[in-house]
Amino acid sequence: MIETLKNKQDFNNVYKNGKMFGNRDFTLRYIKNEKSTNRLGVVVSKKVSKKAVKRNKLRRQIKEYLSTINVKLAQGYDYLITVKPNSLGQSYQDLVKSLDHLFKKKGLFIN
RNA sequence: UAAGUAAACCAUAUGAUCGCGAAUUAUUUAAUUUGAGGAAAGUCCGAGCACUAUAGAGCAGGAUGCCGGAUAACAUCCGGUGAAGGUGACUUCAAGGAAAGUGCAACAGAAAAUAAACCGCCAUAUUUAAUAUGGUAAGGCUGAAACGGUGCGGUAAGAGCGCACCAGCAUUUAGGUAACUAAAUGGCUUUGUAAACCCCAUCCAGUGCAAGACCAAAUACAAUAGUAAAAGACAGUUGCUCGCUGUUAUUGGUGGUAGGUCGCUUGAAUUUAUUGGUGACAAUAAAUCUAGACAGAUGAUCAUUUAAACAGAACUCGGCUUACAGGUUUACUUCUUGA
RNA sequence: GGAGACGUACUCAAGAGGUCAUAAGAGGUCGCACUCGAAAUGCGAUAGGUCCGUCAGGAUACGAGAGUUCGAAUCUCUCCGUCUCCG
Repeated sequence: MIETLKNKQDFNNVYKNGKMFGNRDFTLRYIKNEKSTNRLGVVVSKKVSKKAVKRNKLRRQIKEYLSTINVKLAQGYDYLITVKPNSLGQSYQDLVKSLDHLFKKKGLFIN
C-alpha cells in the first residue's frame, strides 16, 4: 500500500524546495517530510504522449515498481517522479533498471 | 471461380502467483463478488438534470429547409419523390423561393441582363468605292455563361414570321395523404448566383456537475436589515435600446472560502418472447441489477505455436463524425474472363 | 471534465470572392558610412516556399481534405496542430 501525494500544495512544495536529480528517462525530486512513512507521486505530462492509454500505462508501471521497492527505501521522504518523452516505448525491465540507477546514485536505499 | 454491392457481428483471450478501486460478510485484516469501449475520442448536434429575478417591451441574432412518418428531442433514423453516377446489385445529394426587392458576374468580348448593334447581310440616296439613312440579328471571334435548339418553308436580307419534333413555362384533367408523375391545351420563352444580402415556413432565455445542495472552526469575502450621507456618474441585468437593480460609512445578526457529505448511477435501462407496422419504431409479459473514482482503480511475471489494430469511464442518455489489425455470417449483382 | 480563440515567406503580420499573393508593410539578410573593433544609427540593394524545365516558362502552394461557385487564402463542413480561460 503506497501513500500518494494528494494536494497541489504538496506537489508545489516538492517542486520548489526539493532536491532534483535526473537521467535520460526520468527526473526524481525528493524532500523530507514530518512523517515516518514515504509519500510518492508520479507525473506524466501530455508532452510525453497525446494518447491517454500510453500515459496511463507508464504511470501504472512506475507505481508497480514503487510499491515493490518501497520497503527498501529510506523512510520519511516525499518522492516525485517526472517522466520524460524518452521513456516512451521501453519495456518494463528497462524502466526498472533506469529507476534503480536513480535511487542508487542518490543513496536512498537502506543497506 | 473471380470481381464487386449491401447489412450485421466479434475484436488484449484462458489459467496461475503478487498488487489496485468498489460492495457485502465477519470484524481490523481476512474471505467472497465485481471492475472501461465500439468508438469510452472529437465536443459537432439534440435532450434530461441543476442554478440564475428566463420580471417586461422592441430590434437584432442563431438553427433547420423536397414530401410523409418515427422519436422525449434532433442537423438523427425510416419509407417515398426528384437529380447525378454505375452494365448491374446499389451509391451520393445543405434538394424551399431568382416573375417581392437589392447586390455581384474579374479578364476577354460588339454586347453580361434595361437588351444593344462592332464586323457582317440587305434596300435606298449621293457618288465611284466609299459615305449617309433605314431594315435585320442568319453568320463571327470571346467567355463558365450570349435572351430557346434542330430542320423545312418564307424573305430584299432576316426574324417563332409560319410549320414539325424537342426543351422550358402556365393552365386544366387524371393518379397519389404529399413531394411529384402522366396526358391535353395555350401563348411563344423569363441567364447564373440565396454555403451574397434577403423573403417564406418552423423552432430557439442564459450558464454547464468546476452546475448546484447540505454540514461547518478562525481570518478574508459576500449579501441582508436599520441609521446617516449622496442625486449623476459608474457597475450589473441577454448583443443593443428602453426599463429595472445596486453603490459610501457604521451597527446587528446571516451566509460562506480551505475541508467533508451528497449530486453519482434504477435508467426515455438491459435481455428474452409475443403482437402490430414495408420500415424507423411502438405495445405487452417475464427476468436481471451490470464501474462509480476524486492527484483519480485494470498493472507485473510465467505458460498456452502468436497475444498482436484503434484506443482508457469522470453527471447521464439519443445520435453524428473521425481512428481501426484480423476475422465471421447473411443477402444480392455481373459488362467482361475461365470452366 | 467544460468553455473559447488562432493557423499566410525565416519571424511578426496585412489581404475578407475576380486579372498567378508583382504576397501591402515591418523585422531579418547583404553592402557602404561612422568606430581601434563591435552594437546602435544613417544610406542603398537583393532574393523571396517546393517540384519540373529546352532557362522562355509551367505545375503546385495561405495547417490538411472535401463541398458550394465560372472562379475560393476568403463562404460551408470534417479533421490536424497551437494557445488561453474556468477549482
